[in-house]
Amino acid sequence: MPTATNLFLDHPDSVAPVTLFVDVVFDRPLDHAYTYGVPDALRETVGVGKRVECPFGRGDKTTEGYVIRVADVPPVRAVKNITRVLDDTALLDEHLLKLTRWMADYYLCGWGQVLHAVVPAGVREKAGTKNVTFVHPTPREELPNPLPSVTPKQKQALDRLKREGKPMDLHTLARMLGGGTAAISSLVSKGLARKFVERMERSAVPYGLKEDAPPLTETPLPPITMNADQVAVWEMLRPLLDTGGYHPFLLHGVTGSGKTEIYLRAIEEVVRQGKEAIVLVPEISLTPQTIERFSGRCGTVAVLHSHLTDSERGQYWRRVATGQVQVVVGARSAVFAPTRKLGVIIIDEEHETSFKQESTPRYHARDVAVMRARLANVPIILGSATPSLESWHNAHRADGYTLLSLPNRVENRPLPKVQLVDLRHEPKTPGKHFAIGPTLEQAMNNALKANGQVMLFLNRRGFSTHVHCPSCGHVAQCAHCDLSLTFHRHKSSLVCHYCGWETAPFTKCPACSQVSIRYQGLGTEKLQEEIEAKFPNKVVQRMDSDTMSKPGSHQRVLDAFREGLIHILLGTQMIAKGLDFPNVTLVGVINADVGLHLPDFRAAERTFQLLAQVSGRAGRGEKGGQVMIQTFTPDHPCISLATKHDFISFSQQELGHRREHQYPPYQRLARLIVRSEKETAAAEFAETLAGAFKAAVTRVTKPGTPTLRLLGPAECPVFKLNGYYRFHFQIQSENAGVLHAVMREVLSVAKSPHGVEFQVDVDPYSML
DNA sequence: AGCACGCCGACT
DNA sequence: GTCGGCGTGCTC
Repeated sequence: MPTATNLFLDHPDSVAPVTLFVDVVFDRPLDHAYTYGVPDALRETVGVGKRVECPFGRGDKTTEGYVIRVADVPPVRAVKNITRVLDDTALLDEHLLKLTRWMADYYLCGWGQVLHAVVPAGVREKAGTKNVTFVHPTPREELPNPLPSVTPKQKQALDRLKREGKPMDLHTLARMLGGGTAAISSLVSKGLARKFVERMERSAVPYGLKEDAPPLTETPLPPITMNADQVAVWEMLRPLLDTGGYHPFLLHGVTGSGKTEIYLRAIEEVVRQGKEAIVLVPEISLTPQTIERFSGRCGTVAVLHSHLTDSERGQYWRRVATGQVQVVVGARSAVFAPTRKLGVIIIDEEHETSFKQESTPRYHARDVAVMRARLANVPIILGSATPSLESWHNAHRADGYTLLSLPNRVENRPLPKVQLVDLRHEPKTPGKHFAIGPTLEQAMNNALKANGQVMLFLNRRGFSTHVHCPSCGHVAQCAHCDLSLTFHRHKSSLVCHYCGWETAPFTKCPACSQVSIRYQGLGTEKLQEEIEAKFPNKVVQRMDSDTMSKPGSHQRVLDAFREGLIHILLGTQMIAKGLDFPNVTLVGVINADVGLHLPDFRAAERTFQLLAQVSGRAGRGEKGGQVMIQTFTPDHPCISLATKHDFISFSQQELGHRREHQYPPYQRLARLIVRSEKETAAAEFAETLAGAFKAAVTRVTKPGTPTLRLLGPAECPVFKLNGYYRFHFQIQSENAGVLHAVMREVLSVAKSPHGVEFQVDVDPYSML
């Protein structure tokens, strides 16, 4: 490997001193860039935003990095030279580099890590040198004799490998075992496992999209005539879309108020100016129905959905980068689409938590989008019927978002009547636990008799959510998590909804051998059974992630429902979002209290949002419609106000709570999780960090600086998860800068011992 | 994150 | 004595 020191020995013609230098960042949790020399041969091809190959570390290991700066000023220290330029064209422009830099600073991770997460694999693949290391157990007949001894870690790795039955990717295996690759490498050197490298192949012509396929252009549909509210909103937006410039809008419109029409006009306007639009939607609403709305009116649309292959994603990326696409529609990651002349960003259902990424970099696509709009100097529209309280709060600050309102449904359709059914007073059938009370059952009968369709919402999968022994109290629990298992009757197993662990259902109690095990708690599977029994002549379809795993099944069911082939559709969140079925005259919520009592300060907000979204599915056609919500807590504001579709009162009340208890949006929040498979190791390191936190807090907090609160170390609400014991710290401040200062200081001194790792989450959404 | 260096315990 | 476990610290 040629380096700066021995270069002239290998290549006498390279004696000429290097005069061009690049700063490179790597996909590692390193907080600064590394300077390399550029040999003459690479001077012409190197550039900012391209990847290069560098010798890195003591062993000069060939490592891929991203060039973030090119300069001709010689650095003070000795540098090594880059060995190769991996891209013909820059993967990221100046704007995206600035944006990712901001993300690294804000979300406290390496810039290179952000870049690596932002550039789709299919784009990096194109330069095509990424090899994947696989390991597999040595075939029995070729095993060394005598067998070498193994350490527990190594045994664990080997067992896992044998269970898999086929070669495993080295890093996937290492991650499964929660450690490094050292143990696996030892296995290989002992001859118990074999390693081989394979170049990951991708089909050159991806399924469903030919390289030269014409863009998805369709005959423009005529714009819909807008009502007075829409006109008023549009009149405010249009001039700012014309002039451009950073301007954030919060579009608050009740369900069915025609927000989409506003988005479409904004997109049309921008496309007319020769610019591009990015539309972010939650993954769950990335259905053909949503996509059609956009593609019918807006010309060349690229839809980035989760079923795309890497190379399809890569193709879209390149098409966007070369200006062949005017509109990009996609989930979270579409915020990084490499548009050339961005004109507007739109975020539909802006409150959705799926915009938050739960792995490094733990960014929130809405916040990244706002920053992108600011850097690109373009307007951004956040839309929702139930805005996040963060955005709502922002819209009520002098320097915040401009609020736009659509308080009425289109064509003056009324919002559906919502009726609460108090489950405490519902008549019960002795000896039976029905999910559907008499009141809801009657309403269903009426709706079906009038040829309407019914949607029932229950936010819990499976058959029984709670399996326990009545004599000793033993509860079926996950072996790897502090969570109870859900019984799935269809596949006849007990499943952990968090880590996916499964075990056979037991007929006698594993603790006391008692034989009468109780299966309690209601999931969609059991609900389906009850409906089928109560409505034997009706077609019932369940829609949750268990029944909708095959691609396309989602769409088939929704099409069938629209055509009236299904009378009753029941499901989880999946049926709550953005669907528009005019013939649905009754929407029933089986249990509004699910999720309300979680240890999460956003529980009430989420419940309100969910009820509002679900209710919004009713009465979208001429027949009108009603909503019936079963609940044990009809007086809780998030439930009682949802029945009145009163977001504004709810937000006022909830913001009051948030202010009182010092939660977002009044306070910024950051969370640090310490986890280890060994409980004591996690606890000890948490104690160490507690010292570092206290020191950092005293250092940062000076008289006159904003207040700072430190909570923890404490056990996480779900202490054991995925086999890890977890402790967490939370720090709060009204000032994000102070928060970052403390976290940076802690991170700079924190060195976790073996088997212990920590994760930082800025603006966390999951508090478990 | 990797990876090399170096220290310590279990074997020849 | 030596091999190979795992802890420590650095990477232009």
